[in-house]
Amino acid sequence: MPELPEVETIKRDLEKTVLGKKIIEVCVHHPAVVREPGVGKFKKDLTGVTVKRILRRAKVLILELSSGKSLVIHLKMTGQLVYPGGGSKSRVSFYLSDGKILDFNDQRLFGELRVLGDWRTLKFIQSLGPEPFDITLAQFKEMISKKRTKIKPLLLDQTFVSGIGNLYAAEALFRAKVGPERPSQSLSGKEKEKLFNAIKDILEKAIRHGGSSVDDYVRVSGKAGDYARFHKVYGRAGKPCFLCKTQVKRIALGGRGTYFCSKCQK
DNA sequence: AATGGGACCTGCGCGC
DNA sequence: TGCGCGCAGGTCCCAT
Repeated sequence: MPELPEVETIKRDLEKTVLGKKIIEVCVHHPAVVREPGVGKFKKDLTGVTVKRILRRAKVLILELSSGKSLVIHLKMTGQLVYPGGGSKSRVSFYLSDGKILDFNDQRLFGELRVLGDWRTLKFIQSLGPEPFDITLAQFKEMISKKRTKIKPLLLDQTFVSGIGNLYAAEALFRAKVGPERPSQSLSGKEKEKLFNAIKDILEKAIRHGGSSVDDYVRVSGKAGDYARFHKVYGRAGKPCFLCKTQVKRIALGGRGTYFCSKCQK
């Protein structure tokens, strides 16, 4: 589900709602989402601890706890954190010291909850490439030049650059007017620059608007994010391009739906 | 090294 | 109304 802007939005929402609160009790309604340690230890590790700090790495949320351990959450496709919760869709419920509940919902059960002594040791986190905000244009250009893969799947490769998902990859390529199947190293200097700026602008603006609510994503309050109204190509197959009126295309690339305008994006 | 396919799951919307 | 199919924002694993 959520990409960098959505996870950042949830992080900020959590800072306003659950930061500093104590977890009184944890109820695991569906054990599949608890990946580490076992359910029993997971509940024990979380009971009676306070949420001290909330971090985000790419699409991963990290709640640092007073015990020194961390609750690491990957929402994957359909994960949600909702407060105040208590809903019937909850997979895991966190009962907090304010008498309210933080729900972890996840229709498809791809989500992953872990309690770790040190979140930095998680293999997935160690494998992450830099976030777009953490590199310079010169670095981005150099990174891209070394790759021969199609540019769109490359943007989705979290070990290359982290935080971008299917939706924002499509939007950034449209803004940069670059076709999704272009070999990465074929991009001109100007195109790399436009793409880099497009990625950062779009991610920033999406954060300002609380993310894109398509399908399942909601903010911690349960309300929708507001960025979907700015989408130019994502989910618009068959509809006219806002720039040239050509029908937006959808192709499959690396198994993912890929939306683009074949006239505007070369 | 890179790419493609399938897997993990559930539920929605569509066409027939 | 009901059924089957394709689709879904993420990531991993295997085969080629």
